[in-house]
Amino acid sequence: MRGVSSSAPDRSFTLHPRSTVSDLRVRIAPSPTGTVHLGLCRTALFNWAYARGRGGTFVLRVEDTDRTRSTAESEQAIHEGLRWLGIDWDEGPDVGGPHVPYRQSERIEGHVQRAQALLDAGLAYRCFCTPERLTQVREAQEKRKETPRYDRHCEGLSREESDRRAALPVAGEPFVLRFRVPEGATVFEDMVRGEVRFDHAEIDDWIMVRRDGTPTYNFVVVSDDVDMGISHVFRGEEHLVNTPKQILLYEALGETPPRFGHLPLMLGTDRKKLSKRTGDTALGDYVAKGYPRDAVVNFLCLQGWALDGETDVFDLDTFVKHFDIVDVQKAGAVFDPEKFRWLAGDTIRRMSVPDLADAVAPFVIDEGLMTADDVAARREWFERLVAGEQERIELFGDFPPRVRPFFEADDAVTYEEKAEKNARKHEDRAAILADFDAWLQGPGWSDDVEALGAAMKDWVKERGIKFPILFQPLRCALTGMAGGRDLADCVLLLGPESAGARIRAGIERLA
RNA sequence: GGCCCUAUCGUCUAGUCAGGCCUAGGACACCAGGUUUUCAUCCUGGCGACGGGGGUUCAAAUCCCCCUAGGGUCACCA
Repeated sequence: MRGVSSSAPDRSFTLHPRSTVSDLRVRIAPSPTGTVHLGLCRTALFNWAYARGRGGTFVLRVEDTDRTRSTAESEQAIHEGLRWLGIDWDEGPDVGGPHVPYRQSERIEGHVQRAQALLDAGLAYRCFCTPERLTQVREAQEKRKETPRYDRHCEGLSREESDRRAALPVAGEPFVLRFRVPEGATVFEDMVRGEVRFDHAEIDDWIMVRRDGTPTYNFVVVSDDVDMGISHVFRGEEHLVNTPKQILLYEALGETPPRFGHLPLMLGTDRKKLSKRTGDTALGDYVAKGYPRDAVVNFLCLQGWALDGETDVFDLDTFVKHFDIVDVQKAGAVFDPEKFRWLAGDTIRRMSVPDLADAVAPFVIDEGLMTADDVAARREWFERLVAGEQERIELFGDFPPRVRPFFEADDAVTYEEKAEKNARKHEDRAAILADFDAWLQGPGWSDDVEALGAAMKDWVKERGIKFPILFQPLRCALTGMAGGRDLADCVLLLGPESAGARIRAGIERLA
């Protein structure tokens, strides 16, 4: 039993033939206002995976009824964001489908008709109360420490009286349409929370259609979900309290409510609903910083769900294969940026070098280090540059600043303080560097990293000195950085001329 | 404040439905070692939790009740 409500006097009429759609249909219904929130991404992922994992249909419907806040750009961003995550939809504003249109603003007529039918059936009523009166009532209730609630002033109006006032004079008295909430209670089985119960006494006779004739959210969602044959509704916990209103509406419409599942909220470090207050909430922010897609998906999946409790790293296919709504956590999940970053780094470490090179190239180009043509022309060199950084970066965006030394002019290298400090630890560094340079420019040179690296070590050993005595000043001269990739690799990346020039500059600098 | 939801390491979580296999497992972070030319990676080890109180039971992280704490929601927004 999904939705039960006791004492339903007259609920037998049907506006539309009872839906016979028994197949699995889930949807995501975002409002195109602003950026693509991570919470939306996770909800989309869970809905999508649920459908994909059991041969259901996944629908994208755009809830753009708030015309003043909705924008086409935002809708576009949602499409792009979801696709970026690897989510596709079988029906939607851009791909069409049997229940077209998929943009809520284009469906208003149907909703209004449905509302009218409810009015005719006596399951809704006109309310002529002015906003001023409503405010007064609410203030009085608050003064008496009562829960603010509509006092049902217009609930008892006869149909004749209601019709008369609506029709006359001239344009008629303005009104809203309210849903008549029956006595009793609504109990339903939430797929993640179990049995949830709401007493109808707690529910207002809520507004279905505004003064201006436009239907409100709770009415529109249900109306659309009915039209589209949605069988399962998985959404954020903030919607839990809307559920009884919606179930009552399904019943008034003579429809079977879908099954509901309310996902735990994603929380910020302040333990409140994730908001810009405590960090980035927009998918775009993470994309821009270079979080790999797989890491974003993986991390989002981990917010409220676990594969087996042991495995943290898995891909989308695995998620789809194993995801079930009943396994999701009930408690809110605090967003942990550290783990997110780690996951991103781990994902990068598992990429192939060519793939990583492709992923990182736009960031390099963006920073003006190379042009797209450069990257193509020097592909082999670029991949070597990338390979050396693979285990040192966590985000694609970390790459450009780390390889900057390889793009600077030889006399314009930026020296880190710590690098210089390391370089100055040894008295005879200048002489050693000079010797090394001479050797490198002559017999020591090799185009093979392994060979060159081995030869460099041998060179040090032959002199009976410790590795750092050569390598620290050398690293400082070559890159100006205290840490970093293999030095033979650095030498090869720079080439003999540049490496030599930097070593000589380093000798002078350190003198 | 009313209503609703929730409660395992600092964080994400496994275990809870079908009580014993849990002296509670994994991951991030942190700390200590090891590998390494540096940094990073990697490896090893450590730290670290069943919110509190009552029950039920031979036995409770697991079932029940109360308390406490946190969150959500109370729009002619969605």
